Amino acid sequence: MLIAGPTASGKSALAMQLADACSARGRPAWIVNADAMQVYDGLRVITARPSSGDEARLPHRLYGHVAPDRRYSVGAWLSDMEAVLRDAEGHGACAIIVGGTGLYFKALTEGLSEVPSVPADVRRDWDARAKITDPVTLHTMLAERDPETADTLRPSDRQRVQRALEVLDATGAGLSAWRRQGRRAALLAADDAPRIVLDTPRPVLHARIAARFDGMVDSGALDEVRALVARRLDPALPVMKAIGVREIAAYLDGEMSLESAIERAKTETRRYAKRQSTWLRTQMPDWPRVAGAA
RNA sequence: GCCCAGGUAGCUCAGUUGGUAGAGCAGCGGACUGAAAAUCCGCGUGUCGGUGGUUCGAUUCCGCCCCUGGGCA
Repeated sequence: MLIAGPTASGKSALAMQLADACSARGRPAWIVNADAMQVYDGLRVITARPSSGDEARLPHRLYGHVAPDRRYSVGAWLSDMEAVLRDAEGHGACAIIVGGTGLYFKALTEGLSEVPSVPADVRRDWDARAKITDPVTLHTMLAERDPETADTLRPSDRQRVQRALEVLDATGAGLSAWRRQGRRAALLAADDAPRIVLDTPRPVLHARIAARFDGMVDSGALDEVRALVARRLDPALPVMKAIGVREIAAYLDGEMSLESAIERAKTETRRYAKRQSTWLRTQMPDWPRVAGAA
């Protein structure tokens, strides 16, 4: 079973209900994470991960299994997912895959091109180069070697332009060539598992986001971020981009009042939920909608 | 009570020598193949506090009133 939906739409609660329904019919239920931030260890509160109580009650997979100083990715998640699905099958368990990362669901159900992974030093190299090179120059460099990919990207989309250059550099071939080669087959075919998108009215979502963030602050979000900041990780790492981390870190540094940090984080969460809704609406239009939290 | 400053978009504010107005943020729509809670693109949503006057025409000028902040009593 696949459950997608924007943040704070009530996915996890629904997943637990479905899990209970599954257990009631005598099959073990596993909750499997499809959220790009909840995979990281150490950010349970700020990423709204299921509580340790919930995680103890039922098997949860792919939650907090990645060290915060690592870079995770769709590809890594697909590989992990492949193992989890095999494992679940072996146990006769029903896997309830729940999360808000549309790209992960898309890769799971539609497959992903086989592109070799880019070595960390190549990435570091381009991080440094991108910092001192203007976007148009980077885009032109890409256009000279992989015009097809360059055509699909705006110079201002620095992250994707950089990624395309990294692949070129690491593999000698462009992203367009790799994508033409075909893709790894989808792990789940259309009729392998029911799939739903939780559809929660925007105003309800906004209210839930605000209440949830206040709850996070009450349940130790500040300490969590303090501990993360103390590790002095590379600010470019994905964990450092979790919503709430930058805002709370700014408060802890005395750059912002707690009140503004909280407001700022809520705003960022609303913007994120909007991007998720757009993805779910336009990229997964055939997934049935189910009314979410009221 | 008197004096001063202000009242323009959801918020903070700019502006119109009289021709019904525009920035940032918020918000809304969109793109999306290994960073996706990322990255990027587009869109102004308005009784210009109210009311009377001057004027072909008032958000703009004048009178009165209301509200907010500061000062003097």
